[in-house]
Amino acid sequence: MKKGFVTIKDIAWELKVSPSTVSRALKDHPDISGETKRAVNELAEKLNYQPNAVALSLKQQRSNTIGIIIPEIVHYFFSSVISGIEDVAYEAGFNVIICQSNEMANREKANVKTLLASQVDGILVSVSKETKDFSHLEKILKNKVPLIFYDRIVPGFLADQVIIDDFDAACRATRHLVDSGRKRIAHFAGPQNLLIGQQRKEGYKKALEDAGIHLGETLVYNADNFEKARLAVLKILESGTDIDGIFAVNDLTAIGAMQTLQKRGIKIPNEVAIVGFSDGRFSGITDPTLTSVDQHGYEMGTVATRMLLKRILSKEDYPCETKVLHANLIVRGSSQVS
Amino acid sequence: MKKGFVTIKDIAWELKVSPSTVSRALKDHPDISGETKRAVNELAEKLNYQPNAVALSLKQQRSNTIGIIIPEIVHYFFSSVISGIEDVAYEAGFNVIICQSNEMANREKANVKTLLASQVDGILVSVSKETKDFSHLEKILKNKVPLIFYDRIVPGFLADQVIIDDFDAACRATRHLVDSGRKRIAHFAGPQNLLIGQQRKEGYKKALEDAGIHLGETLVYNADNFEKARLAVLKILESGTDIDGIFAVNDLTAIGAMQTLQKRGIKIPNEVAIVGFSDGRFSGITDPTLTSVDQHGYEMGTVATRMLLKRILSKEDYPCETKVLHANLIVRGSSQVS
DNA sequence: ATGAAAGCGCTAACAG
DNA sequence: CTGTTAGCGCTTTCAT
Repeated sequence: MKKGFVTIKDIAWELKVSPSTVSRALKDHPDISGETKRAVNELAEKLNYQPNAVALSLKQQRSNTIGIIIPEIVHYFFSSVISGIEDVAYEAGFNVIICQSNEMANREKANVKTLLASQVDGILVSVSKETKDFSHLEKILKNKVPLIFYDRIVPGFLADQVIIDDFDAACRATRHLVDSGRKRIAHFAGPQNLLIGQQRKEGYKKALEDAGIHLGETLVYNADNFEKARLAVLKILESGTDIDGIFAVNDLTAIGAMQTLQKRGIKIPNEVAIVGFSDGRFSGITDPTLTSVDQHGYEMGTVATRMLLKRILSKEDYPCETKVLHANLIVRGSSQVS
Repeated sequence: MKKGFVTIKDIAWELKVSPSTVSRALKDHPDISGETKRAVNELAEKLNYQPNAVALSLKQQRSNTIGIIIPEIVHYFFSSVISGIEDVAYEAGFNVIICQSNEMANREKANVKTLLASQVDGILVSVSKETKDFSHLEKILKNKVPLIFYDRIVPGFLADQVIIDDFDAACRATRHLVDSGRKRIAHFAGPQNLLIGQQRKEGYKKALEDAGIHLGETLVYNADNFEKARLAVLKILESGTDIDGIFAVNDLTAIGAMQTLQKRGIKIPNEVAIVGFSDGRFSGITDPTLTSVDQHGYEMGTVATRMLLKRILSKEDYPCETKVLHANLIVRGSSQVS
């Protein structure tokens, strides 16, 4: 950006034509003679001309950039969502600016500000665990910038969204445990202010009810990470609570539970069967391997981005859409007595 | 970006002052009366004015954006590098554009083009496994855009770089195995066109030589992922090769080896001790837990970004710098007979 | 087939 | 203290 940069003017000067001609020649405009085109393109190549995307953005009122707000990039699920987003975006000639909220509401606010200032053409958001006030998100829409929620949506917020059917997936995961003969199935639940946390719990409860197992919330524990799972298991063991299955809100929680049980000599899956909810590459490398729900992060990224691009490129307004992605239960060793 | 956006002109118009006055008032310029300042800021607030970063970039010839080229975001190591980069960058008021090469050389080329077009003020690169031609990277420097290599550098390329001392870390990792009495230690090596692959192998050989164990490359296997590790172990077992330790180029390889050995009834660490090289959150969740080198991805990101910002903000040129980060060996269950 | 001019939003001399 | 002007790099009418 310093000075080394060759501009259209430089080329025009050197060729003794006008900047407009160069601009047109570069984009293969029909009005320009083949002669001129060749000369221009040749020189551009030789001078290593790089079009200035910033100038273009300013002119076109369109930055060809989309913004992503993501809770934490280090989670496998989220980074695979990003991969999906990037692939579709670059395919369509769009750049991507990624902002991490690090699960903090005010960081998320700052992210919105940054992205708006950068004049992004659209924003993909997965809200942080902490976010309770949504005025910054409304500001996005107020500025007529298309907004798509992925994975972590805000219920009742009028915007496109793509989610996975957490309720259904949780239901099937739990049913799988029921079907393998488990009766006292615990749920290690996530925060209930996140739809995801709610849905997975509700799916769990539904599956039990359907099976005629009436536990209510007696075996629901607040645990959504490795350490909390360890503590929850200890609590269960110390209180002498009888369980024969666990459905955990995510994989790390499932693994924490599994390890803690194993350390106490409890056999997995024979004594306690475990099902996680995929958020990592972990499922294949535990012993036993972990039964889990495949969240299809990459696919979610591609779907969300396509929805966003559609919004950006469409002239007229149309009603909000919600896409629900199906999540598969992948049965592995932790729930299957061989 | 569409139309809803309020500009400095709108404010000026409404207040019947000139755009320059508004611009100055907004940045608290001393020449402007407190009166005007208040009025401007008030209205700006009310109209929800967002400064247009694109226009600013064009004007200032400085985008306040840095570009990252990263092989694959889904690896824990790389995503933690990104976290480190983002934190430092945002702290300094810089945005971040992330591009994935997906380990493909031509994708990396395209990334460079994109970033240059976006007028980024500097670029952080970790080269793809496939990259053999470096002309696109030279183009960066030719355009006077500062370039910093992190982790995967190009030997002999004149640019700042931050790496970890792979040789030393590999050496210490291997020595750890030697110290615990292992004599026939295998190395599961990465691609030798990457410095990292070379260094880790050399470190391994050095440690063995130092200990008077002369194996040469007889126990070096080409294996740098889960599946290749499995195959390599099978080969070892079938050929009846005797080993009592493995130093693997990364964790997933180590885990692949560990599992395959375990499936054949071989006890870890008693019969074979294993050390990995950290690239994930995996080390804590295997059984036994995995001894590994901590790569400090986050720290690498912060250090690299600080080097870059220094380059960007400094007026004069100065010689290239190389920062070598120390990596700690974290001893866990896979190498320690309890 | 090509050029001249205006303008995207903002800032920074240079005037008053 | 405030306004005028010019210009960042590019595209795009409107002329010629």
